[in-house]
Amino acid sequence: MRQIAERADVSIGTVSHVVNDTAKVREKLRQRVLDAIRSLGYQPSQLARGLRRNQTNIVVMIMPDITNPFFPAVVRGVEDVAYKHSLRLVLCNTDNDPGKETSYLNELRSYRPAGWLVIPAADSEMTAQLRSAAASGTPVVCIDRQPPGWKGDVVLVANEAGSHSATQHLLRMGHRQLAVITGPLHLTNAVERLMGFKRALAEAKVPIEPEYIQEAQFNRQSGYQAATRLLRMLPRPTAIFACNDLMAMGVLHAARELGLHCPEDVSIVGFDDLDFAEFTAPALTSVHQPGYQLGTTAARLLLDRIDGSQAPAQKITLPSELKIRHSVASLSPANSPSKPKRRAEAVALR
Amino acid sequence: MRQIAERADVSIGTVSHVVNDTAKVREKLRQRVLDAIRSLGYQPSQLARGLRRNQTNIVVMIMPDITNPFFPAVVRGVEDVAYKHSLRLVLCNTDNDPGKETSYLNELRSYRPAGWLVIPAADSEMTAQLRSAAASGTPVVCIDRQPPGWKGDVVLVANEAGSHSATQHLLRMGHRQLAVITGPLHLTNAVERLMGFKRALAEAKVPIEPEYIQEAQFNRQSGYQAATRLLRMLPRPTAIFACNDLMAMGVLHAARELGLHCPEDVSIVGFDDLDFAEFTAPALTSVHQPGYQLGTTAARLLLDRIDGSQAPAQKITLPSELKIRHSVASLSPANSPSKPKRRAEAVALR
DNA sequence: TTGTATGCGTTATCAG
DNA sequence: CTGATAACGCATACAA
Repeated sequence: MRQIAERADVSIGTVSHVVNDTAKVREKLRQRVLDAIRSLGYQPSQLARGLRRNQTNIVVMIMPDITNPFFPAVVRGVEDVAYKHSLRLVLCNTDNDPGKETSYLNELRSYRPAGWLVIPAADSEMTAQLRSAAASGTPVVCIDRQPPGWKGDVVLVANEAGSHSATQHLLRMGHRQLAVITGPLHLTNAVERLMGFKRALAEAKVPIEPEYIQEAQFNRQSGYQAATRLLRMLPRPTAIFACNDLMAMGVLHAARELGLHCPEDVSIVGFDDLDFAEFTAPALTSVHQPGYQLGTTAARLLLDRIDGSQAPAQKITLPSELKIRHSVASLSPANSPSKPKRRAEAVALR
Repeated sequence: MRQIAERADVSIGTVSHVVNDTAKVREKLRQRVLDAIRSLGYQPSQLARGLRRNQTNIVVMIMPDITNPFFPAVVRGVEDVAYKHSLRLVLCNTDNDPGKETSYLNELRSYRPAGWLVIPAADSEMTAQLRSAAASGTPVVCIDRQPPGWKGDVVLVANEAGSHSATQHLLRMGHRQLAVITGPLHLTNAVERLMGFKRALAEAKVPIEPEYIQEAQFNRQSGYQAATRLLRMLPRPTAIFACNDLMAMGVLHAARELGLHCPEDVSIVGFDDLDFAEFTAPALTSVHQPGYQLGTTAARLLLDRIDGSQAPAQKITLPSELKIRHSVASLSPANSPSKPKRRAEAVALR
């Protein structure tokens, strides 16, 4: 900076003024400074700037696991709007481990990020942490899950509604022995999806078999295990609602291993509608979640806060939508006309 | 820091010494300082520290697109070893756009990152940028692709060999009309995969039909388009080698749309072996790439450099491996016994 | 409109 | 071993 000041024959303060447009500078000087900046390839030190301003252009995103195929789209959405507003993204994987979450939160505070975006591991202690982060002046918006007691901004997906319509679909197709594989029930989205399931059953006056409710971890492995338990029960459920697609993969796997065919022997519905859902065998009926949009929405909300918005805390819920494909069979005679069609498509799939 | 110095009744310099273990401090004082730190919940300012040391604990990872399902595992690998060594990861998506790449590179330099990890968009101009970054003292390791003229550290996957074995497999199964859908040929990994394909054909003295070589963009959409072109040609290729799984999905899609069955009408081999490859219809034969390991290896290499290793530039190539599943049919009578088996499994898949 | 000077929170040098 | 103190590169209040 001193160099460019010398070169443009102005003071160092003036340089700062033209860089930040923080005071009117005579056009002539301005040009000299700009030229010097270009010719020296000057880049302001974000470190010094951040230290002085007590705020950087970093946005920290804390999430469970980028390896879960639902999250990359969310991240991408965030990154795209962040980039446009010249914010930079630092990424943290917590594995739903509150310890790692806290550790990231504490350590990265000292980078004075412009804001936090978090898909919480949903520890209640966490809420306090987040609150204190928010209290310290740095905005926080939660994504996908609402931590217990969190009163700040949050953008969610219509979990309950999506789950409800998935279950309704199963009921409409004549299923009565419905099982569900939930996510970890300390996560709000897992609870909501279970509630949608229960509500649909209650409305249809179909009893719920407690054993048919299995809790798993939103990953394929645990979905596989839960499905194996479920598929060995007597009577065997005719349909399984897996609360995310990864677990639905596990169900598919388990069914195959037990020599059961989907959808003839067991129907499956997933949640997420990951990219590959239409390419599984059979193509998976699933509740679509707008991942990318989740990211952009959250990022925009955060941007508003960074820009000083004092609006009351927002709670935005994005719609979900059931995508009907071929993993659900019709059991009721009334619907049987649809069966040949499904068959034909299943063949085409191969 | 001043607060904790006062509280522990030592100088501010001493505090720094105990925090960084940069000088012997009398145990008694040390404890007083540590206590004060704990009770005040002190976190050193990474900004000030970075400014002073001219180096932060940030590692910047620049990559094409986190949304491409091959990359999350790589990122995760990186993040895991980075986290263990208390380095933090900032993530950049370039969409293979050299402009965005350059922009990230320039802007983030001023954060004085400890190192760079880049999956290059493979612009040659980029190489210069990277070299200059490296020259400025910050280590750089390239991942997955070797930019033209890059002489620094790089960790790759055995693309040529993987591709070669995939093609050999096709040949062994009796295919002679082989088509290939390559990635963008300005990327070294795309070129290498094509070379493995060509070498296998040459070795088997099978002629290469120029039209059967289609260049696409490593995404589903372009794979779909290329496959559509391919499958309309006469004679129609009996097998298509898609140079990544995303494009293989596109091929599957195109085939289905044209009323062709895989593998009866057209065999398909992919590359990457993404998680869902075994759940597609039919399960996709694909060349496995160790994504997570790619990340950890690169990160460890970078760590060594950060720790001052002056070893000559490394070029590490991780092995790939063909995973045979059900998307390739046997055309040669000699192999026909395998056919019923495949059929049976295909049925089980549904 | 422009220049000067202070301090942001650390580390590191150098006396003591 | 410990304490002053000078940078690090910048933004900003204030003076000119």
